Amino acid sequence: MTTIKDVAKKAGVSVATVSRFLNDSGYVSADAAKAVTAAVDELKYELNPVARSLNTKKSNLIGLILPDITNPFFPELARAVEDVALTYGYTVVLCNSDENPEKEKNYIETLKKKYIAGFIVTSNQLDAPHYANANVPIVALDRAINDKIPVVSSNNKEGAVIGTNALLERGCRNVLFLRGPEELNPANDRYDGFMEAIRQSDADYQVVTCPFHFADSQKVVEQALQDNPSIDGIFASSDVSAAGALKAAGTIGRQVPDDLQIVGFDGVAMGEMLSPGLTTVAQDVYKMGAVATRVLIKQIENKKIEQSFYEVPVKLVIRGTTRSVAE
Amino acid sequence: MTTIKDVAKKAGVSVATVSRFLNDSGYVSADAAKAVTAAVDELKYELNPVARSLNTKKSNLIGLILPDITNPFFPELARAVEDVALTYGYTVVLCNSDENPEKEKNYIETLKKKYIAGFIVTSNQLDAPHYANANVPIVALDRAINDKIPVVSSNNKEGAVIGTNALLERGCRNVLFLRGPEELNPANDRYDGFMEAIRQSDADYQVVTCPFHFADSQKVVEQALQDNPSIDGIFASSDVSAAGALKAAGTIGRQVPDDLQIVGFDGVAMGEMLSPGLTTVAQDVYKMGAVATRVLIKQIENKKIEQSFYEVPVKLVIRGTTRSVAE
DNA sequence: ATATTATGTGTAACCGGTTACACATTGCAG
DNA sequence: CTGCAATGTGTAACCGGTTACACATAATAT
Repeated sequence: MTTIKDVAKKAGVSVATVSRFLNDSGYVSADAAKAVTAAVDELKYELNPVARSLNTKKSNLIGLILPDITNPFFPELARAVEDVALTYGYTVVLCNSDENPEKEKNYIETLKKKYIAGFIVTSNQLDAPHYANANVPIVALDRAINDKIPVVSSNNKEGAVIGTNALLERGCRNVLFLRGPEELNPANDRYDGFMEAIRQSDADYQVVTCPFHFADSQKVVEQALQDNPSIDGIFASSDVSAAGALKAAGTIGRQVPDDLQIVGFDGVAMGEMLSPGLTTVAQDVYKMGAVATRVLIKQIENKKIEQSFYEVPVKLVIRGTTRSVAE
Repeated sequence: MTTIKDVAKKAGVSVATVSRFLNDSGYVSADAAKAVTAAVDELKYELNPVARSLNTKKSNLIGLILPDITNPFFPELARAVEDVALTYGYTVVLCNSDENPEKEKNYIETLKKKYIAGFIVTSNQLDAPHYANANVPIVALDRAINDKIPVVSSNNKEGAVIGTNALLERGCRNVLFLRGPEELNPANDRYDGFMEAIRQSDADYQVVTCPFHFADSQKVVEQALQDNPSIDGIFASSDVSAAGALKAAGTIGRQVPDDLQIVGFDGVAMGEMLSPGLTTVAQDVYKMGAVATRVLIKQIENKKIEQSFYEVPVKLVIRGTTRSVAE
């Protein structure tokens, strides 16, 4: 392995000069620069990042902390993070937290010892003070930790308004809202959006809380549909719940979309594969990940961050679980 | 930050003794051991992994190279890898290769500079010689690189036999096999399994090659079904393709499972959410990941590896796209 | 002409560990 | 009693970089 000393010798300068040249720090004459470039080329020198880290107490590792990569929301996020990290020369460490604050803390401590450059955090159980005191750049997704930590989030409330109106415009008079867990910020924003939209109409509605789980949602919806046959629209605050609702509708013998319309929230790939295809309020998850990563890298590189709150727009994707709009 | 020197001073011994104690290398007297333990405790000393890496040229990073975490097969794999890595004190670096050999090479080079401990590789385009010469522990998934590199794989051929027989036993007389890309090893094994099973029956069959993509599969199946209405069973070599087939069946007006039965391969979560639920040959993806990681860590820690080929069993999951077996 | 300042470079300390080697001791065999 | 192996410990070199500081020279200001 060729080291900076080899390069220095070959170029006929000191290691300090080589280092200064490579890091573009301090003065280096044109002659020296040329000699070093040549030596680097010839020896195919590549800097050892570990040795550098030991000195600078920095690395180009980014930690991505998320509850569970298995949850269909996260792979795309991870993909986005990895893509932009790669362009900027960073490497992504995957951390599944299971929403467990102990695990999160543990990752933070472990990775800080490796001089991790920063974290992107998606979590709802997160131990806010711990993050606040982590003393390392952080960007949060969907959840404010404190006002120093930038947040990127979908426009959940507006998305819920759009989703609700989609049902209303298509003639729904009694809509069931599948509310997500109350600990989840985004779920609450969606609830607010739903309430705002539904109150501006004269439609009936009811709200049921259920976790973002397929089987649970299916059960809950079956029950609700049996108890109240006049429900003619369901707005689920996640696609997985919507899938559960769709299945429940099938089981009970309700025709979607003729007899019952369904709108989901998230825009995961699965929505397309259902029959009928799921109409949904799609988040631009990739964009969220990309924005979060860029903001994080800006922070890492001490560039100014213009805002501390980034909202990514949301889009209604119409598929088969809703009818066409009555004019 | 407390260093090994602080500990040495506090314990009244030299850094060498501390290091020997911490690494359980060389001789350390009981007295010294006690003093060091106490000092470590008191100072809350934690070893700096970067400094250690610089010396030992080893780290506890594991690289997970896969085509695209967004592909529903991989999150669960990643999860398994991360879980077992964590128990053994390793950290996982996520690498999306897009099946691009250049990207793969690049990751390998970049991470080797960080003294990565080893790689788990899932790829079909992989540059075999490059891996073979990487000079770092590797475990491959689903694809043999050379006989020195252990492989873990599902029992694809047997799975295909089971899946095919599931259709045959349920009365299918004309089955369409959706063959995956020919570059993919597992896809070919599945093809072999299908052929073996179908030839032992007197059923008609046809084979169509199509990528593991929803929309493509849907299109291909629509066409096939229109061209040949006597098809009464479809065996798709991936669940995503099966989902496409199911959708196509719906579009064309075929009743599943009464009129047409479908079996997929993979066992991704989505299968359950479809209506009817997808009968499929489920791989134990989590187990594959876990096995691969354990084998890798054994390699890393220079323990003997018993075998170089690990086959994870596969299981038929019966849901709604197949009928009950006629007695 | 002299004082500053900007430019350019090398030496050596340092980051926080590991480990080769030298130097004790102690125990036991011959 | 001597010799050699086993046990125990410290000093200092080393891993491969970065950077403070000292020093030298050229350019500019006064």
